[in-house]
This record gives sequence, C-alpha cells and structure tokens, in this order.
Amino acid sequence: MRLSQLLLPTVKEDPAGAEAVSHKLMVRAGLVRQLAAGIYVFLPAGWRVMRKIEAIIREEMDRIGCQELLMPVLQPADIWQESGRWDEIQEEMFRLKDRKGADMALAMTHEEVITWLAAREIRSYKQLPQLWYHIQTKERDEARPKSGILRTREFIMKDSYSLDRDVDGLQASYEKHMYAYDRIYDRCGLEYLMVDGDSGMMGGDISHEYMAYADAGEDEIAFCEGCGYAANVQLAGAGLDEEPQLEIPPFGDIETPGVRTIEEVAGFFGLPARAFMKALVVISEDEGPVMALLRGDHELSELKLRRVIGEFRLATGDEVLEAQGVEAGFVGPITTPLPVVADEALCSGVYLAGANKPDHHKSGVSAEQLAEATPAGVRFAELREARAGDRCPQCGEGRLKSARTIEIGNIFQLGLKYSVPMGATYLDEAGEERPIVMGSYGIGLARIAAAAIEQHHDERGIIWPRAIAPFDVHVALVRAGDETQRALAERLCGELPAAGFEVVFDDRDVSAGIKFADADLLGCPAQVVVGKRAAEGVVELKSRATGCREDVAVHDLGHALRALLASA
RNA sequence: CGGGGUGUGGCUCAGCUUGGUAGAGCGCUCGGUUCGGGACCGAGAGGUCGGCGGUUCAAAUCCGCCCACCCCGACCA
Repeated sequence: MRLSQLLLPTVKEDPAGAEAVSHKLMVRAGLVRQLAAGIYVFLPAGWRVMRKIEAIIREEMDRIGCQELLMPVLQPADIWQESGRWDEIQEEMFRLKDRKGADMALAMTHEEVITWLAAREIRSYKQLPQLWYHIQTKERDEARPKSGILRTREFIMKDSYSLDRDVDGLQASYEKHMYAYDRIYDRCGLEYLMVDGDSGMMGGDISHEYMAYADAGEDEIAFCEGCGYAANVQLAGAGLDEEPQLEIPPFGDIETPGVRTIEEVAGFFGLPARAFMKALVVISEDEGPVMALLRGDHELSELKLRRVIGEFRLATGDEVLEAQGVEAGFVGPITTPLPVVADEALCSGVYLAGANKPDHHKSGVSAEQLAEATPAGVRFAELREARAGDRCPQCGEGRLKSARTIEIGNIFQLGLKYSVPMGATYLDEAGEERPIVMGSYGIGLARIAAAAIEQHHDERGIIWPRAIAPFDVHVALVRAGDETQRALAERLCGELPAAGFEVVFDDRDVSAGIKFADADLLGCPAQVVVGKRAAEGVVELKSRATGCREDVAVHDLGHALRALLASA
C-alpha cells in the first residue's frame, strides 16, 4: 500500500470538540470521519483495523462452534410487536414505514429475528443446543451520541445467541462465550475485566459486562484487588465500617430556618454528613409514592432501589408536597404515611432528619422509631452506591477501588424472555413442548478499537497492538528523490509482503519529519526507515512501542521484524 | 428531554461587545532553494460568514425563528 495513493488524511490539529483521546487520534490518524452526530465513515486504515478485529472475533466464535449467519437490519414491526418491545422501547428505535404504509424498524439488536428463526426451524431437542452469530450493523437513535466512536447511533456489533433445552445448557453456552471473549480481548491486546451486569427486573437473569480500562469510558466500576471482586458501581456491594456514634441532640424538633440540603444542614449543626438521614420521595410504578432513606453521606443507587420497589422516578416538588405535606428539604420519616425503604446503614445509630414541617429538623432519630412512625412499613435494604474506599463486600478484607471503563461486550442469560411470547419451542424426549432457553452475547467492534487506543498511545499517536494494527510495518523512504534509497525501499516493499508482512510504504516526496510524524501517529508496531545507509544495504528498524531503533542489514530484516512484531 | 456552548476558505480559529472593504496559521496549486523529527522564499486559488426572516442607508456583527454540532445531566436491548 503506497501512502502516495492511500487515502490516509492525517491532520495536525485535534478536531474541534473532541475530548476522548481515542476520538482525537482516530480522526488525526486518518482512520475515521464524522458524517453526522454519532455516524462515522471508516477510512481505509480504520477499516483495516475493524477487519482485523472482525477476523479475530470470527475465529474465536467459530472455535466454540458458533455458526455465522446474517440477519437483516431492516425488519418488519410485527416481530417486535410479538416480543412486546415495539411498545416497550421508545425513542431509541428508528422506525419507518414502507411504501405500503407498513411499520418497519431498523435493528437495534436481533433477538426478535433469532427467535423468529428458532420458532420456525427448531422442532426437536435433537437440534439443540445451537449457537448462532452474525456481525452486523445496529441502529440506535441514541439520546446523546458522544466520545467519538464510543457511543454512536450506527455501529457494528458481533452478536450471538444461544438456544438450549434448559438452564444447564444455557449455562454451558454462557461459559463457552466467556472462554471465547477472554481469547478475543486478549488477542486484541486489551486490559479488561468482567463484572456483574444489571440483572434487570426479570429476576434471576444473569448477565456480565466486559469492561476495558479507559479514562474516556462512561462506566465506573468498583473492584477489589484482594479477591478480584468487580462490579458496576451502581451494582457493587458496599461494605460498611464501624464508625463512632456522633453526638446528636436528644429526640426533639430543632428549628432550622431555610436549611434544606445535607450540606446546609451539616454546616448548620457543625456535624459531618453521616450524622443525617436524607429522605427522597420517589414515585414507584407499582407502589406509588415511596420514601427512600439514606445516610447523609451516601448516594442512592437507582438500580438497588429498583430491585426493591420496581421501576420508579423521582417525585416532583409538587408530588413531594402532596405526599408528605411538606416541601423537599424538610421531609423525614417521623412520621410519614408513605411506605419507607431504608438503607441498611441506618439500622444502627442515631440521626438527624427532616421533621416534616417547614424549617424544622428532628434530632435523635433511630431505627427503632422508624417502625412506629411509619404505619405503611419499613423495609431495610442496601440502597447506597458503592464508592472507593468501601470495604469489599465479597472478601470483607480489601478496599474497593474504582476505575472508569468502556463496555466492550456483554453476555446475557435471557432465559424464556423471547421464546415464550414468540412461541419458540421444541419437543423433548417425552414429546412435550418446551420453550427454548436463550442467551445473547454482544461485542462492539469499534469500541475494541477505541479501547485499544485509549490504552495504548503516547503524545505522538497510537501504539497499536500488533493483532489489530492497520499494518505490521510502516516503511518510510527518507528521500524520495534519492535513487539508491528509492530502489532499496521499492525492493523491500516487494519482498516484505511476500514474506508475510503487511506493509504500508511512505513513498511520498515530503520531508522526513512529516513521514516520521505520520508513522508515529498511525502507530503501526514496526517502522523501517530507508535513509542514508541505503547504499550499504542497511536500514533503521524502530519499534513504535518502545521507541528503540537499530540499524539492520537488509538481509536480516525479516528476522528482526519477526522478533519485533512478536513482542508487540 | 433539561442546562450550557459553538457554527466564518479543506482544517484549527480570530473578527461580533461598539454595524461600514472578510482575516490569520495550517493545508492546497505553481516556481525556486532545502532534505533524518511536522523546512524556507516568492506567486496564486479558495468563503452564499449554518438557514430563513426582521431592524438599518448599510448586517459576519443587532433582533426573532429554525437547523446542525459539541459538552454536562436525564436516558441507554
């Protein structure tokens, strides 16, 4: 591939508005261009990276016996209506009508098509298990596309689906995917970990997310270095430490004019935030208004509360007033007609809380009083979000640390969620009809590329892991006008590909500085500089990762390259 | 969807407050000198100033509406 002909539009300046390193570098290195918000063109070098990732995924999926097929992006509405998601999903799905006026959807995912296929083609237990996958474009009308290629409205995903007779079979298919995913991410040179996913409201469904460390990531995970525990912060268990009881005024009302937030109250009383109870009024879809209680220094994990009361939203100011008879800021559990869900940190200790009358707080509130003051009942549960420094909930020894990550894949035990409503069943040995037990498994290809850049770059540019680099070797001809140099470079660029290397050849008639800068930006693992010593048959070999350079005789170049690439 | 911001040659931006001839750097074209870490000199090409409407003798600049893009939040099978 000759750079004089290759569409590799490198740019010196960061694109306007780009924040994520991977976004800046992908644009600067000439890998991608943005067409619209969350919609990108992959340029030749960027597409080569995607193809490499795709090939690795394909190999590993094939290895576990997953069969590749291809499902359409454009889909009829009726299968989505059958699964119930036509109404369940709102703005996020692109919808359109065909010329006859029939409703159509652009695929956000392919569970419906898979289940439709399974319902038609799977009849007997003898056909199970099945593992199917495809690598296909997905369309999602994201509320907020961002961070370059990380969150887009159109993206390519490998998604696979398992069909099993029972939960044991599903577990086996699930574990096959874990095996494949580890190999895929390892081969792509990523540092990642698997965390517990949101089990959702279906109860019992198990899922895991694969997270790659990256500051530009949108997800925060909590993990314990001691025992390997890891989970999304929203979900992570938060161990509690014994803390000395604070001096709280005895039970009674205290006038606190205009003091509403925890910060203000803490300042007013000269006590730390953990001396207070904070009360949030939420509107549960199942239960109506509910009061959630947390210690002042804790934050609510919406996922954890959702497990207790189902889907909910925060109450508006008016709703708080209506439900509790006092404005937000002075709401408390003593006394309340609302059902109360309290974080278990409040099981012990004495606290200050809102007094349910304007400009007053109640002191000396303890767990015992909650039961009496709340006729609608109190439930204790872990509601608080984990934070760095919390005791590890698994081993109880280590301290949680937090890190930002990019979700590069997930695996999900769907169970009967689609097979039952869509009638995907099989006959077992006894001739009885049973629903197929399903799983679904995704990997975002571009996110792997972005995560690799986030993890492997320096101030000059990208440092690709060899397996997904656009090329293995970047050959730079220092002086395009020098016949000796050019002849040697041309010779190498004929021989190296024949020896199995993927080569990009910078044959442009531009200054050496530009060539070196572009080579570092693009980030191919090996650079071969054909320069001054060309007449002696000597070139310079540089490792992009280490920056080490050495002069190598042309006849040794193949070996030297192999050695360098093996370590990249 | 709520809050904030930005739209000016291909790219990154200045000009707008205080209305009056549209600018810089990079890139591009041509000529010359350079030639191992984004060279230099000279000569050029290239812009409906996001769109529509309004105010005005006059609008990139002031006002209104719309659109696009970015950031924070909400949302995210």
